Amino acid sequence: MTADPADVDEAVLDVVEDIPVGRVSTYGAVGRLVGVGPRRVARALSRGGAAVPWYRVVRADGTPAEPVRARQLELLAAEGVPVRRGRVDLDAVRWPED
DNA sequence: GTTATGACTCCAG
DNA sequence: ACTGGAGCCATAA
Repeated sequence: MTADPADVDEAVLDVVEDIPVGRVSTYGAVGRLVGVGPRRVARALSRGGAAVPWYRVVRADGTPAEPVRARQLELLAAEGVPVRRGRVDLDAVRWPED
C-alpha cells in the first residue's frame, strides 16, 4: 500500500481530534494507533496542529513539548486535567486507556 | 548522493 | 529523579 505523507498527517490529526475532553494522549500512543513513529506525529502537529486539540498530546513522561510547554499546561489545567509541577498525571487521564 | 534539524522514545548510568 | 547517547523518520539545503 502506498502511504502518502499527507494521508498520514491527516490520520494523525483525526486521532487527536478523537481525544475526549479532560483526557490526554502521548505522541507514542497516537503514533501507535496510526502506525507511525512518534517523531512523525510531532511533525504532523507542528504542521496542522492548529486545527486540532494539539494540547491534549504530551510526551511519554507527561511533560509537554518545549515550544508550547507553558501554553499547553495552561490549556490542560483549564480543561480540568491534573497537572503536577509541570507534568500531566498520565495515570489519571491517559488516552486511550490501554 | 550526504548532513543537519526537529512539538519523540527508550535504555543505561 | 536527571542526564546522555542511540534509534527513528520526514523535510530542507
